Amino acid sequence: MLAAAAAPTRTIAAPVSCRSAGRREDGGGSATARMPRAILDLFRKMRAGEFPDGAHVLRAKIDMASPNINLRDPAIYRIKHATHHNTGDKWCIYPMYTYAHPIEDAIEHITHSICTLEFEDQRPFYDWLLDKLADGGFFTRPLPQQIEFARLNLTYVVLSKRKLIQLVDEKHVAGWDDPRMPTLVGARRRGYTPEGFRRFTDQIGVSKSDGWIDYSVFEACQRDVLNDTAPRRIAVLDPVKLIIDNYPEGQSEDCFAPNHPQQPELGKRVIPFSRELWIEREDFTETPPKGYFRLFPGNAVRLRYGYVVQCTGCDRDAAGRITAVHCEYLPDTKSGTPGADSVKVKGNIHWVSAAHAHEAGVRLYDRLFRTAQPGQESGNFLDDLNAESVKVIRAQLEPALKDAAPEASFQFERHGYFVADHVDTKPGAPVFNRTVTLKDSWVKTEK
RNA sequence: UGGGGAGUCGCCAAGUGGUAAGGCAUCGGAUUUUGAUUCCGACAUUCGCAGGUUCGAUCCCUGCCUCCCCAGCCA
Repeated sequence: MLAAAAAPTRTIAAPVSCRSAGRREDGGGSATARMPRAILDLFRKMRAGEFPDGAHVLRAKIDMASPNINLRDPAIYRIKHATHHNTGDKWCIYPMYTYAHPIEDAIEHITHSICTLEFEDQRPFYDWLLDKLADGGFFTRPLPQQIEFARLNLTYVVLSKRKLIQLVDEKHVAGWDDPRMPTLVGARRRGYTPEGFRRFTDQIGVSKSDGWIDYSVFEACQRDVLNDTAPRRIAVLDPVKLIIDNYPEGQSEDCFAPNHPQQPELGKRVIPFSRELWIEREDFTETPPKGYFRLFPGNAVRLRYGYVVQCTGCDRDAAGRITAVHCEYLPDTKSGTPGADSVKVKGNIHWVSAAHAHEAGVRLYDRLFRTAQPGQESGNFLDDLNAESVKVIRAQLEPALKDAAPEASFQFERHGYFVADHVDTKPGAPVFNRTVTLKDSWVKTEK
């Protein structure tokens, strides 16, 4: 790139160099008096490393009276005694990005060079440079065109490289592939799908007004895709025992659950049922709030894909914590049998047979930041880190989940979408990452 | 201050002279063995503000207001 860029400088109307002390406002005048040959000679000495950093700079002569400062004889090469990965220490000048960029675009036959809004007032220089180089025969028209659009700002997310590096370096996250990171490797471990990203980009559009896309738009896109593609499975994330007192000890039977309620062609899987099950702690309460239709003493619910049970009470330990919930099942109500609908219930909770469950690690991820625009208030985005952006738990899974393949996504019914982590999952010992929760209108009515 | 941009529903975003698409969110209601999904319905007499042109303006003109970016030998 350096070599390619060096040649064209000779064609610029009158490239000039000036003393390091001179800024744009006062540096142009003396240089116009210099002869091109003298300037070329000086430039070669700059390149050869005969001057210290900052001693000279090569500037393009354009228009010192321009209201656009980028046209006031901008610097295009400066001296830097840096070791280059290709040229080593032989070449001591480096082009400015604003100078190199249009040339690179032209060399690569770029037609539309898309960039962000902050480069808008750089465009006149971009056009000026390529126009000069085309006049000099280095490039043919039509020339590349720089077109600016707003960058993507996503609420609750930081995307700047500087900030991402800081998150990793200062170990606020586990690494570049931490599932909370908005990186390709992070998104992949999180279980976000490529199709979900495509849907997202289709929906947010492209414009020149800089705004903030709400993270819920992104989540909705991921849910859309996962809802169609992810097989359903049962996982109890916060287990408490449910004991069916009138079900024989030691007995078990098979229940059948569809892999996808909207796609029966995907078949069913077997889920073992027995006397002692794991259910979610939050699916039972002794003091039900208004509208609560899960387990509470006297109430009946369906054990999804199994029987209807009636709650009889619970056990507590010395500290008052519930250790087990008790119920009795209605033998004729098994899902899939003629009597299944003989008893109507509103509630429907999931469960896993304690004797058949597979315990596994699950990471519940949430937004990395707790404010929509991290750092907006305090000026330091780290102040807005969400302390609860990850919760590592042990969950009780249905047997079919034991052999989940790395990167396989599932919907854990009533919870959300989860993916088998491709780094930590071992054969027969999956570890799951929560991609995104299901929508939950109950948490809203609760408040 | 000078220069460069942007202002259409809570958040994005079409429309650019003929009387305001769509998505997310929200709120109703139906279906549902996921308080999910799906489905139906509601959701800007109004397009930053004020004038003007026009039969008619979000769109054209004038003025104003607000917000963002630049003023590195950074990218």
